[in-house]
Amino acid sequence: MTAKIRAERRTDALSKARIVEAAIEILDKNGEDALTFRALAAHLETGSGAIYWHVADKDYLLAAATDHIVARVMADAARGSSPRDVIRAMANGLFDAIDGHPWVGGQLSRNPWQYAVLRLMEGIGSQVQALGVPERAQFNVVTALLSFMLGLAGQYAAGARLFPRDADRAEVRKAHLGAVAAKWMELDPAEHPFVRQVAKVLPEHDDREQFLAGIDLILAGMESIQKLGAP
Amino acid sequence: MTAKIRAERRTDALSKARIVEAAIEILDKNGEDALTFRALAAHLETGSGAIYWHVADKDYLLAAATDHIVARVMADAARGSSPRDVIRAMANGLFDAIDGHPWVGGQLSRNPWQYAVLRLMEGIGSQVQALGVPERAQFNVVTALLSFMLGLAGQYAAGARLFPRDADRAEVRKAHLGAVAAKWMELDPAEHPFVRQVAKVLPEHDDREQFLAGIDLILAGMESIQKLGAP
DNA sequence: TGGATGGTTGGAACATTGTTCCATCCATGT
DNA sequence: ACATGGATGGAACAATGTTCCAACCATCCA
Repeated sequence: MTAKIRAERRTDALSKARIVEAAIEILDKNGEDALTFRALAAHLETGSGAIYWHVADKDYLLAAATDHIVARVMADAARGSSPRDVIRAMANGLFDAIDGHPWVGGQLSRNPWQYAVLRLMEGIGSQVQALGVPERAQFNVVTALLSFMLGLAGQYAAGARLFPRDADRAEVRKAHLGAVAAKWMELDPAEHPFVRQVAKVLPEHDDREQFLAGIDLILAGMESIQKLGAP
Repeated sequence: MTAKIRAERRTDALSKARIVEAAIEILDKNGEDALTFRALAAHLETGSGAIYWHVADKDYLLAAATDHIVARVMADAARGSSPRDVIRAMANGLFDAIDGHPWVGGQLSRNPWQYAVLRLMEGIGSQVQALGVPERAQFNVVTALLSFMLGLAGQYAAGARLFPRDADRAEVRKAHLGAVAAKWMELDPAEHPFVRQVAKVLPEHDDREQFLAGIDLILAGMESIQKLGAP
């Protein structure tokens, strides 16, 4: 065993990058709650103390993991033609990322001061600038887009937290939404008419479409305000 | 001591309502992290086990506390003239609630399936219906408004988590935003032009104005889409 | 009226977590 | 060869949510 450890030392040297990578593996495979320093230490065949030499604390680790994912999304989305397309590509990419790594949604919405969020803000901001929005309105428009994204990210993450890692997520998800809808249908029709109406559509609705519809809505509002202010 | 307890029994009988009330007191006075079952038990002069007789677990307790606050907001906001005004009143009320009880923001954004969120959805939904939005578009519009609200709620809550309960919040907040802005200004101008531009406005900006601006933006988008589809 | 009953209570005990501490290791430079 | 200090592994600590259980006491029945 000691020999094995010795042999591994060279190739297995601990590092922030390797730790973040392992954390992402655990998060992806077993969900948000599964990431503990003990599980991480076991996965890396070391002790928890050693991890703290490279990583300040759990918050930092989660922020680093999240940034790792978001950075790729933003880089890919940057290759678009019009500013509108880039924004929609970023939204699409973010959706894919959260779909593939549900914990990213929770982490993004929980901690808005982390670097990953700053990345999103810069990416969205530069495109909003390119759209010719007057400077004093840019902040509000970007915040609206960003908050909407983070808000929905949190919601999807909460949904995913309920059934962590299943083979046929689509099926499980639909069953779950069906159960929620059924519960909503039991509410008093006089007190909750709208929710009951939504319940009918809930199990069939497409998350991605909903996400992009929200983005388009905000962009449309932005344009209508621009037209209003221009002439 | 035993006599005292006996005497108190009658007036002090434990109940879900009294527990929720005490939880809100602790959350308001000492912040999100301060609510533990031990602190709660001490505050109620009982043991943690007794609390579990009335309350399933901490999630349930937090959801109940949140709903207690949100219910009042929605009831107050319902007294408005036009649907637009009601929506803005709800947003304003929600902002006040989060401003006064920052933990509400965190709780709302963390758990979208709790009853408080359903309340918000019903409240917003009925007004959107009243605005004459076509039924198949209602779901997306309401989700957009709701997600934006929850997203920004989470952000404000995260901000408040950094300085839990201070006498002059306004001062502390400004100092904190100033520190964030200063950090942002240190970023590479080539890589983060937009963030650096925002940093200049950050410490002075008005949260409430920003919140309502987002609502108006989405409402404007909704109207422009309506006009587009109608004629 | 007195004893049984079962809804409540209080607090000890447990499992799990993030984090700290420290004895030990080993590649490097002298 | 040997001292040094960056890295490591794992034990120990403090805090938390939750469970468990002995004791309590108002109520109901005999």
